[in-house]
Amino acid sequence: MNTRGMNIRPAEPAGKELRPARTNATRQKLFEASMELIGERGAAGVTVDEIAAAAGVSKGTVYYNFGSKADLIAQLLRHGVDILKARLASTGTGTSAGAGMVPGEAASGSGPRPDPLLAMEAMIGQAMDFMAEYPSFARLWVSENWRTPSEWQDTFAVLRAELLEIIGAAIESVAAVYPVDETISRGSLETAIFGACFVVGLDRQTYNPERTRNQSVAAIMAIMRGYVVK
Amino acid sequence: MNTRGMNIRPAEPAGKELRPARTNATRQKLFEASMELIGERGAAGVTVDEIAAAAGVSKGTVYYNFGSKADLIAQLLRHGVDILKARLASTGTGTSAGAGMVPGEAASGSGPRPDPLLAMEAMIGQAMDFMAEYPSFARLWVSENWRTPSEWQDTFAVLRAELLEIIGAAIESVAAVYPVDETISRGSLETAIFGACFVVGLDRQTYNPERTRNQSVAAIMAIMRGYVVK
DNA sequence: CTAACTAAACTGACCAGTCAGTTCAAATAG
DNA sequence: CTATTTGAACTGACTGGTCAGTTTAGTTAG
Repeated sequence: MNTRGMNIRPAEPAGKELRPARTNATRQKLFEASMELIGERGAAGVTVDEIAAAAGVSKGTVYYNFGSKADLIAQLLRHGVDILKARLASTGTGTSAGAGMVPGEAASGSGPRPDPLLAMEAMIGQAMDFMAEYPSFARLWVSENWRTPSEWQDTFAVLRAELLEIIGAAIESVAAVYPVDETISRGSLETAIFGACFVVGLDRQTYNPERTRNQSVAAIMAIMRGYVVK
Repeated sequence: MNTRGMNIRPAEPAGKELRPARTNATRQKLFEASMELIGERGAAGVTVDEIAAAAGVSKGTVYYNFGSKADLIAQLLRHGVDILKARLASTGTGTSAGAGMVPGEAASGSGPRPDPLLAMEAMIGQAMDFMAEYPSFARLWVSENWRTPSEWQDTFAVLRAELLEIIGAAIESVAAVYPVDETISRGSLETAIFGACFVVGLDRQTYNPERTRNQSVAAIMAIMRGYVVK
C-alpha cells in the first residue's frame, strides 16, 4: 500500500473545494481519462500508465492524487453517481427540494401539482441522457456492481442505496396519487426500473443507436403504467 | 496462437457427441470452474492457472481443449446461452412448440390455447431460476456484454440475437391476443425485459436475497401489463 | 516558499502461452 | 490370451513479458 500520497496530501480539511485549482483540474482530467478507458476495457484491463498518459499527466501524479488504482476507481464511482444524482434530482422527484417542487397533497394553495407520472417520465429521460453522455460510467457500473467479493463492495452498496432512494421517492409520489398494484414489491420495482435504465441505455449505445431517446423512455415507462392499476 | 491442440484434436466430424468421454468430462469441469471464477472476479481477473486448478486439471489441458483463454470464454458464453435458451423454450413461448400448455380463453378448434401473458410469466420465471442457478453466468454477461471493442463482440451479437428472438416471439404472442400500445417500440421493449431479468436476478442474489422469485417475476411482468392497453 | 507535479528507473509479483515429456486405454499383432 | 503399438489426453516447468506501486532528484506554478 502507498502511504506517501495519503500522508503528504493536505488533509482536505472537511471543507469543500479548498483545493488548489491545479489539483482539481488534474483530478478532473484523470476522472475523464479513466472513465473512458475503464468503461471500454474494464477496471482490470487498463493500466495506471495508460490512464496517466491519456490524462496528459505523469504516473507519479496519479499516485500523488490517489493512493492507489483501486482508490482512483472508488472516487470515480462516487464522482459519476454525484453527476447522475444531480440530474435525477433536477426533475423534482427526489426527496430534497428540487426544481419543480410539489407542495402537499391537500390544496395548499401554492400552485398546480405536477403529475407524478410525468415527473417519473422526466426522470427516466434524464437517466437516458446520462447513459448517452457517460456510457463508460454505465459500463463500469454494470461490470463491477454485482461482483462478489469486490474491492468496491461497500462503495457500491452506498451509492446504489442513494440512487434507489431517489427512484423510490418518485415511485412513492406516483403511489400517493394513483391507485397502484400493492402486490408488487416496492423494492423489486425500484430495482427493475433502475436496471432497465442502465440496460436500455447501454443497449441503445452498443447495438441500436437508431433507437430514439423517447422510445427508450416509453419502454421503461411501461413498467410504471403496469404498476398503476387499470 | 496454439496450433497443436486444434490440429491434433479429432476434427469433431460435424456430428454431435462423438468425443471421448474423458474430454467431455474435462470440458464440463472447465466450464463449471471458469464460470464460477470468472463470474466472481471478471474475465481479466482470473488466471488460467486458477481455472485449471479449480477444475482439477493441469494448465496444459486448458490449452489442449481450448486454443486460448479468450476461446474458453467464448465457448463458455455459448454454453450458458444454450442452457438459458433451453429453459426459456420449455415454456412453449418460443418459436417451437414446448411443454406446459395453459388452457386459455378463446376456445379454438385444435385444443386449448395458452394465455400468452401466463406463458410470458412462466418464461420470466424460468429466467429468474436460471439467474439464481447460474449467477456467475449472469455476471459474466453483464460484465462483458457492452464492452466495445471486445474480444467477444461477435459472439455477443449472435447470442444476444438468439435470446431476443425468443423474447420477441413471446411478446408477439401477447400482441396477437391482447390490445397493446403500438407506440411502444417492440425492440426497446424486448431489451427492457431482457435487461430487467438480468438485473433483477442479479440484484436479488447480491443485495436482496430475501426477495422471492415471485416478487421478482411480478415486478418484471409490470412491463408487460403496461404494454397491454387498459 | 511550498504544494503540485514530472520523468525515469526500479522492484517484485504475476501471468498467458509453450513444449518436451508422460500416461493409459484401446487397437492390433503374435 | 499376452505383448506391442498408437495417439489422444494430459502434465507442469519454463519463458518472455507486463504491471502496480515505489523512489528519487528535480521542475513548475500559485
